[in-house]
Amino acid sequence: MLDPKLIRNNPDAVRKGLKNRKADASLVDRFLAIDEEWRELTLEIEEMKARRNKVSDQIGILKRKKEKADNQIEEMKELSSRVKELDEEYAKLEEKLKDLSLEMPNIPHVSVPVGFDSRDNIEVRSFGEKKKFGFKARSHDEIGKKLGILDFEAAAKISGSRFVVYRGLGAALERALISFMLDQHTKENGYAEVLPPVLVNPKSMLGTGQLPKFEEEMFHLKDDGFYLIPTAEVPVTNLHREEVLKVDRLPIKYVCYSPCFRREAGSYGKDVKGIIRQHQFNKVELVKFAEPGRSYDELEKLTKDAESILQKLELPYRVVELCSGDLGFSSAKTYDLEVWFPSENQYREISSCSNFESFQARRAGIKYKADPKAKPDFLHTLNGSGLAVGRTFAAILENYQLKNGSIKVPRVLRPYLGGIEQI
RNA sequence: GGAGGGAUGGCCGAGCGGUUGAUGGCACCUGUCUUGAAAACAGGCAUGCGCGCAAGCGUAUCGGGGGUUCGAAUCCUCCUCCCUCCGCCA
Repeated sequence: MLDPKLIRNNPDAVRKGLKNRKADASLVDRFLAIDEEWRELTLEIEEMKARRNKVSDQIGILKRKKEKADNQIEEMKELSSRVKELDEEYAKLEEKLKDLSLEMPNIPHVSVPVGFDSRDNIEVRSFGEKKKFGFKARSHDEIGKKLGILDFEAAAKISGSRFVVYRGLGAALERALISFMLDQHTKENGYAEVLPPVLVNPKSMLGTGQLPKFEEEMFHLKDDGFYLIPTAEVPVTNLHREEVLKVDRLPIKYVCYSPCFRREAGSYGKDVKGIIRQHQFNKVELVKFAEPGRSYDELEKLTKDAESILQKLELPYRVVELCSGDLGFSSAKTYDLEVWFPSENQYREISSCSNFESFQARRAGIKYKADPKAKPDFLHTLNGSGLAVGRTFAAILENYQLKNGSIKVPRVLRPYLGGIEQI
């Protein structure tokens, strides 16, 4: 949610921001029209309520003196019924304003390059050598099937498409990756580990921006009202919903492993092979709550924390800054980490690190106090994958494959796999 | 699933249907005292929204919605959440 005052006082900047991210800039004008109507009505209605409160006090005073207040009561009857009518109109306007506010995406930070789609993203830096194989690099799903560690047929039988069963050392490798990532982030990078529910209520989904716009992208348990989380960002950010945090607690840094669930509606035919795009996948997520003045520093650090995993795994990757047109709904600025996939001869997203500024905080009511006397103000939230585990698994299979079809275990993972060096 | 109890400000906790945005305590802030601190004492201390250059004014908020009433933190009702007991159960 954007600051309504920003829309009122600086509509051109908001329009421009929306346009740059390919959103409907007329949202601003619809908002302003209703906002003005709403403010006029506010004035009128509050005047009437002021009168009502005054007369009500008079009645109280008269009653206590055991005097008659028939005239006042008569006026109150009339006033109250008129207030009630106006209140209904007022509630409708407020509802409309709220709906519009919730549908408006965040606007890009000034530093974000203006562009149309992913082709306009900018490579910021890269790491590692793209390995040359003396043979044709096989795809991760081919390797996984051959080694018997990825079983798509079994998954299709028990669930359907876009699911996978990890078997044997595959299951162990996935588990090793999760443990390694959590250890790195808790012990080296200073994050506190949490393990929250993966079923959340609609309010949580609204708080981080998945609802109301992206309902169809999530699994929904209609009988109970729960949603399956598409990312741990949801429960972890909502950990502090409706709270005012003391500034000396900031930045708060959480790391969270969770399974993630996505319907992937509208991505038919896209990434159907392998485990790149699944309905259920594992992810280790980093979430930060930061002071507004420091959030962009925190974004840089968070991105580097996510990168530390790829570096330790010695996987070649690059960091890409998303252009305005490629930005996600809630984000003001995003860096994607893209890991190298030899079989495809291309980089693929494995982490997305974003600063949401106060967009989510406003929706979720997360504030901080700059000092004990200060008024509470919205803080900034950030998050990034650290990393998508399934995609890391796939990247390891591809980058660590050997000619004979087996794979070398990355050095840092060996302690997590009983010291074995090959799968 | 069944039976009962509860939800009030950052926290604890009081609150006859009418000067209650709400007593009191803790925490916090300012001052006095002190070399400094503690203690003691005095004062201050909720948030959102609208209007206003501002001082400020108005309005709303006692888990959420609806109702009764001239008037609701207080009465009724539905919902949510928490607690206790029973049942079931990883």
